[in-house]
Amino acid sequence: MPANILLVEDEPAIQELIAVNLEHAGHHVIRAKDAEGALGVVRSALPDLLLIDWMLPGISGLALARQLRQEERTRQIPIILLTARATEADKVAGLEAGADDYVTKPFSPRELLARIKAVLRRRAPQMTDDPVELAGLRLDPETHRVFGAQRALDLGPTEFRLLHFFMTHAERVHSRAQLLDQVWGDHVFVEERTVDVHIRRLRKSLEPSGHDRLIETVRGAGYRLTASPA
Amino acid sequence: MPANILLVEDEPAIQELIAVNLEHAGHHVIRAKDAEGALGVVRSALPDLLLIDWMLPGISGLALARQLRQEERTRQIPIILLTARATEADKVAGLEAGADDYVTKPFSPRELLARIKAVLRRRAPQMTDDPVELAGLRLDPETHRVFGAQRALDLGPTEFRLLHFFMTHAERVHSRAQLLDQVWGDHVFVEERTVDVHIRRLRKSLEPSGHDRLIETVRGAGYRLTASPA
DNA sequence: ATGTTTCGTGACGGTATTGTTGCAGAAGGG
DNA sequence: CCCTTCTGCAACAATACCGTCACGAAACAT
Repeated sequence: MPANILLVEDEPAIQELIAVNLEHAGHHVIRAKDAEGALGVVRSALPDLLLIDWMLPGISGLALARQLRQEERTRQIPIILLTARATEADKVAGLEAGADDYVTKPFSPRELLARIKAVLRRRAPQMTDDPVELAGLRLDPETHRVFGAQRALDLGPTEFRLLHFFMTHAERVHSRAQLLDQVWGDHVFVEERTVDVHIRRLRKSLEPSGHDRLIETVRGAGYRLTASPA
Repeated sequence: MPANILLVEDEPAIQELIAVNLEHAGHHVIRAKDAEGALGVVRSALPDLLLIDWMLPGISGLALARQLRQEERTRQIPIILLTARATEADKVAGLEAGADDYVTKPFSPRELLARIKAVLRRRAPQMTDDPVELAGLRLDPETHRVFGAQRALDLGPTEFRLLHFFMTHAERVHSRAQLLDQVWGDHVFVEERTVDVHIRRLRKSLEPSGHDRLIETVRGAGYRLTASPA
């Protein structure tokens, strides 16, 4: 996947070296030797990726990245910082400025190309803030969190719904019939004992997380989730 | 926390005994001697909790509970049943009728007050829609809607996540690589063409809902969801 | 028009998830 | 203490879902 790459590097030798490597890999390289030049290029043609040296005469690469991140047109463009020293503080500063990745000098061409490829793959467009509606169903960014929770706890769909129901109806005893209605659905034909098995599976899935003994069984009645097990 | 309690008990001596105890604890007690009387009281003023004797002349306490559960206004009100003998069958019947707890006669005033306090406390989370926390994960009633949406549209997990991503990133073209990162996960190893198949499946699942042509393909680039198909 | 790339789509095997069943153990009732 | 009922649990079969591939259609470049 060839891409238009804007390379911002003040040292001619290094600039040439990098540019040749990138072009050899099929990319198209636009060159700039300082922040002002880079901004000029960006104004006329938006590149697919920005490769910015940290140390630049005048405006630093870091400041350039920060500035590009504040403009609407350039906000989406991935940025890779080239830096000689990559201390933890530098990494944090780079990320805070909006960079997507950093490459520490000296670096092999292979590594640089790998980073470029990764960044181009990874970057996701900014999420729309407004909730979207479809078929009378409103979906907002919070939804991601839900599925995140499910995967984080490594629960099957039914187990997760079961747990969620217990958490939103804690401290109460629910009969198997009630659980089937609420978790499975009102109109499903399932054996009541099936609930037992899923309770078992949920308990087992919850053990490694240290949340043991959360769900207690009430003989003859059903199950209950207690926040503070006696 | 003082509460308005409706006591339904036909035997005057027991009724008085209980009422005095409750009032001594700070509660306000309304009395009824049968189901008809109780329903009359409920119509005029909704109590915070119902204390119903199982054995009542005419309509039984169990039938009364069941009836109260079917009416929208009284559905949320906690019910405690007073019963002489609590066999397994009785417990099940009580739960199915919608009772929140049982107190078996004879009982100590302390026990009754404890149960009342517990029931009032348990009911709170459900009514206030409070989010619950577990393992650092916050789950709120929103979650139900999400899974509801998934089941309403009859989508598989991946299809739903794919659709959700498109909806929250509408009007933008997403490459297959980006979709893999965002919908599947950053570190999964799957063929890019797999996206095609899931797009296909999602489209097919969306057809019956009349939401056709939602996802358009951009040749050489990827896919895009357009709110207003041309 | 022709060749090349890209996409749609059906089919297939692999894996995960689900619902059911049977049996052993636990809990209560008498 | 014995007997009945209920629950824990493992194994099983059915199903749903997923990723991959192959082939044809469509779009594009020359």
